[in-house]
Amino acid sequence: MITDAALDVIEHGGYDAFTVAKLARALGVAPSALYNHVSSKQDVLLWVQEDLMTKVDVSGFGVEPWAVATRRWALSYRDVFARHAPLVPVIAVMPVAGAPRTLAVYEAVAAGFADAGWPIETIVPVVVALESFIFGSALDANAPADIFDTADLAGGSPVFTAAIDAFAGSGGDYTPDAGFDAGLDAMIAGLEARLDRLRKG
Amino acid sequence: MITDAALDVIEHGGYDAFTVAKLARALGVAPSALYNHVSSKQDVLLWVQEDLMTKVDVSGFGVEPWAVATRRWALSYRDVFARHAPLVPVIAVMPVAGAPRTLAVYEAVAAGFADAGWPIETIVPVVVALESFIFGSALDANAPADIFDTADLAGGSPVFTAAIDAFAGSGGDYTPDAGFDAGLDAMIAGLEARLDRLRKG
DNA sequence: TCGAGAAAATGAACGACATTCATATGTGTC
DNA sequence: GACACATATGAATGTCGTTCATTTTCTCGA
Repeated sequence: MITDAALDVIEHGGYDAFTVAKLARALGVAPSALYNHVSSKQDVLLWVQEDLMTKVDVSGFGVEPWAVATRRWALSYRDVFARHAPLVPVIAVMPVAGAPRTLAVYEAVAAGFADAGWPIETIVPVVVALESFIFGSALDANAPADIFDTADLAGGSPVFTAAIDAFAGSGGDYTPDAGFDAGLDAMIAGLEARLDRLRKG
Repeated sequence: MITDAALDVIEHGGYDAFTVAKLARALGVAPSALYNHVSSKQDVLLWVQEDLMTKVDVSGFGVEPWAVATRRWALSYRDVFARHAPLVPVIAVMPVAGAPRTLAVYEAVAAGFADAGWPIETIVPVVVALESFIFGSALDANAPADIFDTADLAGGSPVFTAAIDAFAGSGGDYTPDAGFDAGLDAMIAGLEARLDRLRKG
């Protein structure tokens, strides 16, 4: 209920608009009344984050090959939090205790990894690595299209400027998706090579 | 000058303590006087970010093999911003125009990549991919040691809980470094495989 | 049906914060 | 000596999250 109203406010005006006063108004209530149900604004943000976790797609694990399931998970994970970038720094350091839906996602992922042959003690660091990449990419997805305009400093950075031009020329404007795709391909390829070695060793 | 004072305040009390009033006091000046030199607090944060960029190690590019130089760059990049996590969401979307030191880092990196044989149009997405991973890892580095305590929900997540235990058992407490190392190894391995293919094709 | 007690709502107030503004003070130049 | 300019200042503003004493509403057992 409160979580739904919070999501409404956020979707309507972004995180800048997500203020206690606005949330209260969306609920038809005075701001102070909120504190009978919530101990802080931060609390509400955690509820929102938990809610978003249900939109992360773990359906591939256990049914598709590891690389396919992992790619699907990573794509949906990034898409969800690219639209909620201000939550990323919160999630990245949030304990899973008291976050059952987040934990459920981790369980599905861990089970999928174990099924695929990852030794149990390797799962946590590998998942953390993928998550770090996903979080960083979710932030990057909000970069403006002109983030790499070198402008008047172009003369001092010939190679980089050429790289920007070549990239833009080959595919139009800058879109962060190219970076995400390149990174996801590389990381999954690197991890799969390691998994192959582990299976044989 | 202002930048130095800002870094002092931040290093002393963290980003919560970095307030206009504190910054002014550190400079021996009234808060309002600051606005004769600065157009907003955000401005100062950008200066700080620029300053931090000089601590990123690009010395390997052009002299060491690509993988070695890239690893050194990534390690120092993450270390710098792990201690300045609140800046990460700012950097991730900050245009390089007007940030000469940031641009200088990009130039060194791009030149190193080009030297190593990366086709010019592939450089931007690959650098973005690595950066995304680095930013995410910098955030993750600030996670509390008990972030993966499943606590009373352990029964519902047997595989993940086992993975946590196995990981903790094999190396003591949770440290984000394991995730960073795993991801960096995988990504560099994946990228190097692609580079080999590009060189031959 | 009544009344006690819990739960929920309210407006006023607080303290922290970034920022603005009218005003003052100093500094160097013609 | 006067003028322009940069810089400093305290008071004031508006926004925000949060607290609190008080009142209203709801629930439920006698």
